[in-house]
Amino acid sequence: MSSPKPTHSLPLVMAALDNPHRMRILAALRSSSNYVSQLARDLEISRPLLIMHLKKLEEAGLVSSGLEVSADGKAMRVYQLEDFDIRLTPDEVARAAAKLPKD
Amino acid sequence: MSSPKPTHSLPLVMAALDNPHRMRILAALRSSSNYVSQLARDLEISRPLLIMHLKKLEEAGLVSSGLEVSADGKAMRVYQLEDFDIRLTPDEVARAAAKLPKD
DNA sequence: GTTATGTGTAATAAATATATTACATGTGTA
DNA sequence: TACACATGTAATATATTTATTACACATAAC
Repeated sequence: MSSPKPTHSLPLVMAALDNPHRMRILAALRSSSNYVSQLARDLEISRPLLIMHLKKLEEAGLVSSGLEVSADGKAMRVYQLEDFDIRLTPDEVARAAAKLPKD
Repeated sequence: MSSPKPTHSLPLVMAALDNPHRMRILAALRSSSNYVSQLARDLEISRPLLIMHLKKLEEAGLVSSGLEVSADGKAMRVYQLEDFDIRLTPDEVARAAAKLPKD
């Protein structure tokens, strides 16, 4: 049994979700974890581009990754979805806004 | 008694909230509605810039506006917060991703 | 050794988003 | 008339994000 982590940075999450590719990536990782090259083929985007997007998602804590070694000995970076449940309300936004750097 | 509208476009909301100014604008409008020039002074940003940000917030349905006439006869555009309560989960993101244009 | 697969990153180009400046209009008051 | 304060927008500059291309390295199979 897993539970969503409560410590997401709202600005990072907003930045992460503000992109159609990254929404599709999260959708794709729901069914199962996947490694970068395969995920790039599935989503039909280039691997460097996918890596850039995955980095943003990982920084926001929405996905995580680790190195695994395949049956035939190749190192593969596998990404998995981090469960999350974030509520967006005016109060939550205000709370996040208060934490922003002054200028 | 007011209730959050259920029909927010997730992409538009994400785009709207992905900016520190716009988070502060929402925070500021919580306590009370305000007209553009005053809000610009309160937040210490230029009026054209504020207008640009308000436009994005309005497109996302997070604020609304109307023209009011002040006591001394000046037309003022008053913005008010639209209440919202949006839940961000992998399933919700996937649901939004499925509605995105194919390419 | 060559081919196919995986990893990683750096340099660059293109597209968007952000921010400023300048100007236009209208109203009420000194 | 001139001033203060409100509206609106257009043109431009700057910054950031997105996307591509080109590398480098490693392992397994032919």
